[in-house]
Amino acid sequence: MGYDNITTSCFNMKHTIESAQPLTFHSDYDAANGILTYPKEDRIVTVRHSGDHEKGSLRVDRRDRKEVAGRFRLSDNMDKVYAYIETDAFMKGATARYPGMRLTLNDPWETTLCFILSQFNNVKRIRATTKSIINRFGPKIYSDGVLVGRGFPSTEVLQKRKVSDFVACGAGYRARYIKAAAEYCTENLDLESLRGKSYEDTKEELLTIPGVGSKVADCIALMGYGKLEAFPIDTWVKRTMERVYFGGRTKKEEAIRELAFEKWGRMAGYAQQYLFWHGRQQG
DNA sequence: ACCCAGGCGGGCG
DNA sequence: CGCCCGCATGGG
Repeated sequence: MGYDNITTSCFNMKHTIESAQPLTFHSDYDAANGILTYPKEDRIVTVRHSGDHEKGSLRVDRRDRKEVAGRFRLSDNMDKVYAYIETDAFMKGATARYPGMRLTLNDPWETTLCFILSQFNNVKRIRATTKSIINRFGPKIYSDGVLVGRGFPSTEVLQKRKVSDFVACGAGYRARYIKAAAEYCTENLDLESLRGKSYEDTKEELLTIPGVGSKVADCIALMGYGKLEAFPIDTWVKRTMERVYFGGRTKKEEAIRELAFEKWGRMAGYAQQYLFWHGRQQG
């Protein structure tokens, strides 16, 4: 069994894992030892991070090298990203506080399910519910004949379950959205077919999924398809934008979106992740 | 007890 | 259209 070491620069595993992205909800992270595990198709991926955010390395099974490099967007040049988005003091403060926090790139259905669950919910419970769905309905994963975990359940599998099955997982009123979205993505919309489309076209298609509105569609576009111009506006982003850039005045979502596009353009997604996480910690 | 959570869909004016 | 409200449930 061979391992690869992937060298990293400007990569902080802790901030990246913990910042309410799909990995926050379905991976296991041992922060003290820098060990991350998560399911990917028929394997449990294990990543050992050493070093710091400036210079470090990731030790992975050779078979997972591409998956891990893609998942953490290691080919993004963060110096360029920061140069692009640090257009004001607040954003400079945010990037200085969480240097090396990356956006992640995840499977579209996995992302869709996580963010349907995220609506009007808190991080802890989103995680508990996601884990419960995986543990009950995910395909078993074996290594050398030993059960080592479960994978992310497909739309086909979840579409066959009852709404009450998702209630039992703690999904609350979102249970019917999960059922409907799984049905819809099995019968009417192949999420794989959206790859390669523009941000605008991707979002338009995603909005036809039951339980997916503007914010969740932007999260899927950003973290499921890598559309970096997507700018999800949730309660924290709205609150922080109003406080920092609009003198505390209440603004409509469209006005906030316009300013974000002016300030951060094609890197708005990265700006949003820093704005969200920094703003959230500040209260 | 009370408020809030990475919002959405439906109904009303 | 735009606005407003209910929504399941657990954590702080």
